[in-house]
Amino acid sequence: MPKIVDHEAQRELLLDACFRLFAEQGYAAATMRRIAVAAGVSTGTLYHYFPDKQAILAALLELLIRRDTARVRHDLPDDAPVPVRIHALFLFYRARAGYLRDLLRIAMEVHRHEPSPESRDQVRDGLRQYRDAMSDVLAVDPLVGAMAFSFILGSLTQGLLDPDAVDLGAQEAFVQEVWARLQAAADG
Amino acid sequence: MPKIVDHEAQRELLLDACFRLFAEQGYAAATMRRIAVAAGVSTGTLYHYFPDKQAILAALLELLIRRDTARVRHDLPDDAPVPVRIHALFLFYRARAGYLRDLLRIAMEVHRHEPSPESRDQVRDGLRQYRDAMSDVLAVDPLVGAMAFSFILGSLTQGLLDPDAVDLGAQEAFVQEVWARLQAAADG
Amino acid sequence: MPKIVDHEAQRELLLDACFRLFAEQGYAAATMRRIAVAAGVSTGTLYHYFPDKQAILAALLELLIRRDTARVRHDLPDDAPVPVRIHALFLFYRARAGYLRDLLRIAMEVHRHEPSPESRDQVRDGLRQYRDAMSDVLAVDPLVGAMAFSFILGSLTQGLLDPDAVDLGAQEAFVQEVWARLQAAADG
Amino acid sequence: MPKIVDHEAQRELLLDACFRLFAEQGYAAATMRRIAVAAGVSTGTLYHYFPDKQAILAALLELLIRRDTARVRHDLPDDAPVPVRIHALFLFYRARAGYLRDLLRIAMEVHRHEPSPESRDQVRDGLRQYRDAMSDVLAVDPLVGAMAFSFILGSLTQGLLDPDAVDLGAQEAFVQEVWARLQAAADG
DNA sequence: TATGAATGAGGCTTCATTCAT
DNA sequence: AATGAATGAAGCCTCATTCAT
Repeated sequence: MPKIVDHEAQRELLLDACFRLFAEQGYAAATMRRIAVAAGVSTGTLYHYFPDKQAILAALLELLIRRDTARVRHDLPDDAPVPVRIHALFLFYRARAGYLRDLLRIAMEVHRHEPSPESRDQVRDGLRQYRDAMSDVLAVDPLVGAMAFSFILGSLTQGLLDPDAVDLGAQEAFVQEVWARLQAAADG
Repeated sequence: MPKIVDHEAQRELLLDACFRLFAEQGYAAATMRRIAVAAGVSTGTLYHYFPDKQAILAALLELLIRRDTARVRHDLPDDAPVPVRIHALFLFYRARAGYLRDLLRIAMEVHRHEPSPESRDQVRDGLRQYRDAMSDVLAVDPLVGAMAFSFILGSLTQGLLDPDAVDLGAQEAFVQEVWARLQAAADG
Repeated sequence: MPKIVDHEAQRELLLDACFRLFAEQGYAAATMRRIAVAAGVSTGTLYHYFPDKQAILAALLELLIRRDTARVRHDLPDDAPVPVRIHALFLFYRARAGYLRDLLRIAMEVHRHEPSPESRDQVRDGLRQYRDAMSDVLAVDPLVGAMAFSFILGSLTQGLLDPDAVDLGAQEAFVQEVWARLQAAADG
Repeated sequence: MPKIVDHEAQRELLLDACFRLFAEQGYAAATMRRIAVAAGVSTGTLYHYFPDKQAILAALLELLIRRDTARVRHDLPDDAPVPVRIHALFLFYRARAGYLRDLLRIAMEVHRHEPSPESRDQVRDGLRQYRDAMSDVLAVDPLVGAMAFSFILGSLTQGLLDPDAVDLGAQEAFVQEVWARLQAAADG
């Protein structure tokens, strides 16, 4: 007489607890016991839902990427004047900076600790999806998209290592001004 | 009279071996035993030179930062037309991209695994020294310096997670062209 | 449903094995591996029941003190002529001399090796409970109780370091005679 | 051209440093490195004077026992009325209580950690010398001497484990009174 | 399904001792 | 005689994983 549980829903609940834990303490520091405690289950139960620790990570990344890419394209306007799009991008970024930093941190850690090709491919593909979404939203060619993405990524990294270093408001103003000047020059 | 060993020089030799190991496998995966093997000594000897594993890391970061900041300012021209400086910066970056990625990777990992305030402060201070050196070399104000630094940092991060994503040649061409256009607009 | 184990009972079984080992080889010589072997479990299991080695010691002392103080008051008569009580005390002591020596030895070692205030307080409190029990049994004031206790303690110590030195039969005879003479003098 | 050093004198200097260290931290906690630092020499030098750590302990015990037994008989009167002798004994004890506790502590630790027959015999013989000296000073038969010695030993032990428990002044008063009463009864 | 007891390899660290200088 | 660098076995503890219930 198995207890009736929605297996998928339970997996997502466990993964949410994992994300909070990984974000706070890192994947390496999150022992199976700690995960179990954080999720309110026993260690044995974790192994009912995931074959091992690495699988938790893979499932978590998959879940996050699936959720995020849907949201990115939904939240960002895909046709509008460029300054509006730039503003939307910065808005999106500022609203999620904390989450995005956590995500980047986890991605970096995975790349380190789980050097299986599958894990690395998963991280790389997730990264590309973000990058492509950004290129689409900005409606720029891949080179500029990659550069803008580098800038965002570096901004997250810098904010991670030196929390006071990044002033997004000033940065947006600067970008907008460069754009305006380039437009003026092209038009003039 | 004691066995003749230059304590400082020996420390640096050990740290060099550590850097290679950390870069390859990560700090967490570098066990004291592996470090000892890589350095060609016994584990006990490591503890003759460093009180614990964390101290090795701290000493390594200090050594690298000391070496690097001296080199950055030495290698990059501090008075020259802007396009020349931009080119010099990209040259510097391209020549050391592998090393810089390793360094960033270690810095991120430290930030995760050694959440002692000292470790974090050390990473943050090292980051700032790089950023300041870059601002000086480009002779730009701190805001633009921070943005350029974010771009470099993100480029490294992206190259780390997705090795084929970054084409530094094309990126330099793009930056040079933006600069040229802005100059033309300002002059015109 | 979990594997059925009575956590408390299992702890006591482990502690009993520890006492035997500590008594034989000393606390310092009792490595976690040896303890595990003696108890018939793995080292990991020890850490399932106790957070660290010191905690094993603390739990052991607590268990012994709890058991003993109950037994002391139970085994010794609390109203009877003084010579009877003296005899009962010596009987109690002789029957348990080996155990008491082991206990004292462990207590001394703890005091040395675990100089945390908690450990020392625990030892001191255990000592006081024994002393108070003895004062009660002999029905003497605290000063005489402390002196009698010192005598017993020293007898144990001497027996520990020089096993042939102590003849409890002769000692009891001597004490009884002193008591008789003092009584006779007081009555006469 | 060996440096001119009085080998014996240097040994004693080293042993004095050892005693201080053993008394403070215990024999087990006194690593060869710590001993070397406390004595102001290198670890290598220790091995010039003693073949190994255990030999240090043996030499220390031997030195202390040699010094002490000379001193005990010298400081205590060997003919005088009994109350005077009792008083002298308590004086002696009170003046050296700290030292005697340290000594006892070390003796107990040796007995535990160095269960070689030689070490144990050495401790036992030292103990006997103290006991015999006490019997002589009190001019009592061996049984009473052993009991008095047990009392002193237990008093030291109790003072070690529970520093506030022992009031030597009150104890001496009590002993003197018991003696006086016994005398009165015998004389009357 | 769910629990948590049990495992044992492996991590960091300590330390008595040896030996080149 | 003296130094301190070097060794490596062994200590305590952690943790992913398995399995009886």
